[in-house]
Amino acid sequence: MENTQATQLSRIQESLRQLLAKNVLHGSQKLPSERALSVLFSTTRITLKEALSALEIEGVIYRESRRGWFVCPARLIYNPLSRCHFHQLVNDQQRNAKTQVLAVHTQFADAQQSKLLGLAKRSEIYCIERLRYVDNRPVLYVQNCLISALFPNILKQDLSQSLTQLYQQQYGYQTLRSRFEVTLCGANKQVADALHLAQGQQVLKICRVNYQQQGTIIDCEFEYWRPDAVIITIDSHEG
Amino acid sequence: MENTQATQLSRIQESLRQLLAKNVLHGSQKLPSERALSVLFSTTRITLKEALSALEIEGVIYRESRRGWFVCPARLIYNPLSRCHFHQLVNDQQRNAKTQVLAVHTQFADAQQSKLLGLAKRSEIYCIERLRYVDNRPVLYVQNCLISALFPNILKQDLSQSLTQLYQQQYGYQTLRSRFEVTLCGANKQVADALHLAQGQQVLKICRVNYQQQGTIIDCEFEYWRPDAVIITIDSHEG
DNA sequence: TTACTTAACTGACCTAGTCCAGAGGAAATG
DNA sequence: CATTTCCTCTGGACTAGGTCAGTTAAGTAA
Repeated sequence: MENTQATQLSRIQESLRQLLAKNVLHGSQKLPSERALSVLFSTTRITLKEALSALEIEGVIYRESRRGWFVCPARLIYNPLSRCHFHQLVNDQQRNAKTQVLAVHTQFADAQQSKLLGLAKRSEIYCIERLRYVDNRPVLYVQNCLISALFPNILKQDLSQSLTQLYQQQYGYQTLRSRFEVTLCGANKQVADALHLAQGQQVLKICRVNYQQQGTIIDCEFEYWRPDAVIITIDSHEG
Repeated sequence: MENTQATQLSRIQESLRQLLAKNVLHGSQKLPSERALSVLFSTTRITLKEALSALEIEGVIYRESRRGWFVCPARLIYNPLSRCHFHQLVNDQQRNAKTQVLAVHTQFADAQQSKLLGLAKRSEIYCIERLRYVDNRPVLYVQNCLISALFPNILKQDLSQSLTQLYQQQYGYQTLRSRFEVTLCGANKQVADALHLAQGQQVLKICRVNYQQQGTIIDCEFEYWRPDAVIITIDSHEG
């Protein structure tokens, strides 16, 4: 704001911001290529890339690996404490939701999983990996880990719907309490590919453990969000 | 993990990781300079910088603007729902806390502030800007905004202590409910300087509104955390 | 002792390119 | 009509430097 001496970088950023202000047409609009922009601003691709990265940090634009740069649509307001499931949450914000089941498998719990689930190492669990879209843009990669003994035949159900709902309707488990951690980390190949990121790009990770009526654990969940796609809100009343 | 073909970047990262593994001496240890490292790995400064940035995203190292790169100490586990104040929180995790009052002033609420506080625009508020340290490292820039009418003479108190405690002991206001938002954004000059970041580097922003017994607003708070310094945890039980 | 100056060192910022691999559409092929 | 092949466009990864502006510590003068 004050004393912003017109460095090349900030000049490019300002120009891009103005360029974006005009193109308010639709979110997810594609920007010109890095090469084209570097010519337009008569600078190097490296410098231009830095300007784009800065705007990415601000949450104004986002990138898709080898696909280009796009204008950020409005963020999803996400309250991890609310019992509201994904599709309802998205619809309530006048957006379009889609869930794709990527993989489903039975495996032995690794260190992190068995710790969160309070299991002995090498206990058998079900893993459900799903990709969630908002307005056709992949924004969330989720892995649900459930203790297989508690959920007979669940892998035969339709897993593209809300799992919370499935737990309650088919098995009578209700989530009454949840604990979670929010961190930033780099995306591994699996997550990066699904979210159209480059490997190592930043994602918002939420590790969550859900407890049922009796205080016993239902499942744990690893959510990997595109950091530009979401705002997390918490209200202590809704806890 | 799988099929990570040895690209230059990943080779540097791996070497640095091993280098870090040896230097477990003390957190906050300084790395050699970018120039020295680029010679050591026989690569360019740009490439090396990218490797460092990737490790920064992973939360392994952090940078201080024009001061160098350092090994990340253990993160602070922070539960924004708990009533626990900063110094206690930090001490409970066997760390050393310090609070520095940067500025205190009376002003008219801007758009964001008056919206959060539920005030008419241009109402008078007090703003308290403070910098919090963990083990002598600045990790949190906080701005508290209070409705001046509710807090007569508060600016004359010792503001380096817990404000929550001050509210309760001097004014009888108790925080019974709080709402907050977690986002990522770029640091402005003020925040960047205080946290030893470069302007535009990423910070974790938490906007919080505190309510007292009767459900009326006590204050709102803007927290800017070094993203590498903290893990946010929430337990719905403690809400 | 205290204040000021200086000089070395640091990351931040910048130029000017090359080569590579994935994405995606168009054309050729079965 | 469906599949595959190919070619173009994209960002990702890399080289090889230079300049600029804060940080810091050592040295110097009051």
